[in-house]
Amino acid sequence: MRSSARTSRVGDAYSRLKEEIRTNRMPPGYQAPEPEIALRLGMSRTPVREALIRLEAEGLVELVPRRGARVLPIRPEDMREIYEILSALEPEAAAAVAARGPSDAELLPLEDATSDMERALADNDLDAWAEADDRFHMQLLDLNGNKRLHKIITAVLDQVHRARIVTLRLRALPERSTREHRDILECMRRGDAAGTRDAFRAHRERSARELLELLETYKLGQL
Amino acid sequence: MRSSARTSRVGDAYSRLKEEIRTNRMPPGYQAPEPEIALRLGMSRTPVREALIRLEAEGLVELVPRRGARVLPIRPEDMREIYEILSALEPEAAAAVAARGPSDAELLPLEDATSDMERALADNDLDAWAEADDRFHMQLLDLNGNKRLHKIITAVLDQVHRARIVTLRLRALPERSTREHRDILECMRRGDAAGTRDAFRAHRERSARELLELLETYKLGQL
DNA sequence: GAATACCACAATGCATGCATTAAATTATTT
DNA sequence: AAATAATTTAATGCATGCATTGTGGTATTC
Repeated sequence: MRSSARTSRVGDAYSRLKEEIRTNRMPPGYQAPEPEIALRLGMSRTPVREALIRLEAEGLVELVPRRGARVLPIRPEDMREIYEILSALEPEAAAAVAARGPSDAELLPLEDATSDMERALADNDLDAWAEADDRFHMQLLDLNGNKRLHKIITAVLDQVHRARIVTLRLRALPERSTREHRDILECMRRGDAAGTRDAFRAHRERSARELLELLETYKLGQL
Repeated sequence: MRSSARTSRVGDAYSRLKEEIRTNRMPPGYQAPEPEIALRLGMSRTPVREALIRLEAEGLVELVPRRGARVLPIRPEDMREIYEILSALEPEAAAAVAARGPSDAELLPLEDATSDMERALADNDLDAWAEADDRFHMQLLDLNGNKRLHKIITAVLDQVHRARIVTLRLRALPERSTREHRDILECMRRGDAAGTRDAFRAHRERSARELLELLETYKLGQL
């Protein structure tokens, strides 16, 4: 599903819209009728409509009958739901990888992502940090190999991405988070499935708490 | 997403096709071009296409460029993926419900489903048993309340449903499975989150093993 | 001025048309 | 007969047309 059919108009509309939503260029709450989007993308309504249906299925937009497509807001309630799912799935996914005793070569992408996070933190480069963080979680899904799990988690992580763009600069440097990634990686290298699971779960539960606090503190409820 | 807009053609096409797939009247591997489906449903290609896109997003069909829509097969590999997801999500969902100490009134639908399973088993009525089993899992999702989780799990359970239609009569009576549901329910009633989680996980892991064995034994690989 | 009724506008839901192009079929060559 | 080439067929991807219907704005009434 990753940036599909660049050649077809539907695929093009899909990936362009998705990217605009993911990066908050089309922010939560943004709303536009089909003809307007079609005009902007330089195509007819048909492919736009089909792309919007896909995006709706992924939970990124809502198609309101006479008002057009609306980019879904990110309410604390939504984030609670999302983190509940992540907290259940990611630790298991990581534990499964750990359990089969991955080679260092396999773990290299995770190692790279982790050290990139550490470096970005030292450089105070939050964007690089966020990119490396995303990469860590994605690489883990690749290692795990479960395609359906991959699809579910990426969809959910897209949502987290949107929220984080806003919150990333509202809080202290993510030192703890970076350390936790290192911990998880070491557990996996050791082949310690239970440890991996626990470490990952702790990581997710803490980040959920932090995010929710930020959303409340800054009243980003209606985001 | 449950049987949406019965009034619109897309909604109609969606729910009709979905039901045919779920019940294997359109069996795994079944393939048909859009015009044919449109003819059968008595509408133009447009709403059919939109419905198919939704079904594709849910992982029920695949849209092959010049060949039409194909109902996805159920390979053992797919079932492994699916049960991995279920084993991670459902136990947590149930544990969350248990943790908040649900009232008997809340648990009533689960109690009903469970006793219906027990009764159906005694009556040797496999269809009633399967229906009650489905109901148990659905009611649990309602109790849990996480809408995203609900959507994810129902989509996955639809797949399991398709496989079970085939395997239900290939094995001994599901006595063990019925007992496990009772166990899970009792843990929840007791407010025992950890026990609920463990019991549910054991249930899912056992059913995964059984299903996979059946698929192998009967060479239902290409189903 | 507020409330109601009317009207014009516009977005959607669906049908239809059409160019493109893959697949299938037939014809041709060796 | 096998392999290749030519032709036909048909499905898709997209654009467009149109009836329906909700919405906002304007006019009318009290």
